Amino acid sequence: MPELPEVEAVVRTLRPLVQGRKIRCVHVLHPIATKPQDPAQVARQAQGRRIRIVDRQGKYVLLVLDRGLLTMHFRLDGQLLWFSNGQELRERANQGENGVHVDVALELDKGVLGFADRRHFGHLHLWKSVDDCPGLNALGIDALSRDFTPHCFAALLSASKRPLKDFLLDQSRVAGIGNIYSCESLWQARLDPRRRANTLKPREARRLHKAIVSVLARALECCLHPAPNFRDPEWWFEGLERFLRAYGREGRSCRRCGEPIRRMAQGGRSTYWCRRCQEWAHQRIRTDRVNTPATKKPELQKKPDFERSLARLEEVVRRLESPQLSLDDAMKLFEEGVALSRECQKQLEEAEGRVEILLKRADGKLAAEPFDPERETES
DNA sequence: CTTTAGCCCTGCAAGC
DNA sequence: TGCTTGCAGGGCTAAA
Repeated sequence: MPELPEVEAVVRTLRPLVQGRKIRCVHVLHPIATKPQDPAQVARQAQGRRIRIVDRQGKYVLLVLDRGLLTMHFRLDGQLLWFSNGQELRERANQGENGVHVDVALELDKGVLGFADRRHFGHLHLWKSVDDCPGLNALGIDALSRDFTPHCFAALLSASKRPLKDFLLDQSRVAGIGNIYSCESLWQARLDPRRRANTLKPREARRLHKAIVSVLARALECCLHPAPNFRDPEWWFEGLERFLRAYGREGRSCRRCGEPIRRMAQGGRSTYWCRRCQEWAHQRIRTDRVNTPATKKPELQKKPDFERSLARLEEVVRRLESPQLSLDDAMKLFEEGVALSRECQKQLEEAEGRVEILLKRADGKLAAEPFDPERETES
């Protein structure tokens, strides 16, 4: 289920591998992958072309050729594979039990890029230009682009009566958000997935925008460490389960309030959400009360991020000790390690600062307003 | 114009 | 045990 962060991580890993390379030959091993385009025609037109740019729009991967354009969409579980050469491809691709499933292979002047999707939901297409690809033309504003501002997002919201969940999944409005990250963003913003988009108040729209941007950015970081590995067909994005707060957590307790996460059908898809944090009726009652005491301390919210940083730091240190590490890779790891170390230090200091404030308050005025951890996700 | 239902396809889980 | 059935998933297309 690659969504925008996964596709972005794939594109960033793919770029240095294929950008500037020439397509020697195209093997369409499963013609269904180019449907409804004629596989022979796709192969003929891509052959001999050079890959100028590797890009992403929404969940589409774009290989801009010196003439024409290749698009790939992974849908549910499409993936990319890398083979050293044509011989390795022939030995490993679709060879019975221990073979690797490959739908289309682009044999380059160095290496072979494979596109694979066992379920054949994913597609690879060839177009004369961007304008000829209906899927690309229909895309709305990319959720990772600079143009995705709180202002423009609010305008889009106010133009739709659809439930928030359906709205977020609509690629023609905001491109790149799928089922996982729509659930995560709505959980983070504490908004009811059933609420109609145009009923959000300006501050709620800003909160949702901020949640989307932050959820996608954190997911992208997660997808880049470790980076996608096209050489291993079994490889998949790791650590996402630890990252998820709502999606796929039916029955398990909400990380914010402890209420069991629920699952409901919306537009034929599963929506995971917390009834206590996200239900509109509850929120109205809560905002009516003036001084609702915060139920959870901020340390609890920070903890998973801190632990993740620390775990990653340990991993970086472990890798630095590996003997077969190139100087270049070692420098990159070292830099990442220093940044992580600073981040962890900062979080520790912040936590200490909070403890101090609490102690002073205990000594001083009793009526001091409680620290609201939820304010962190607002404004 | 907007919104919705059905379809594509395979792997896996549940039910018989 | 082995079979059938049903469901999940993203996005396109046709219909409402």
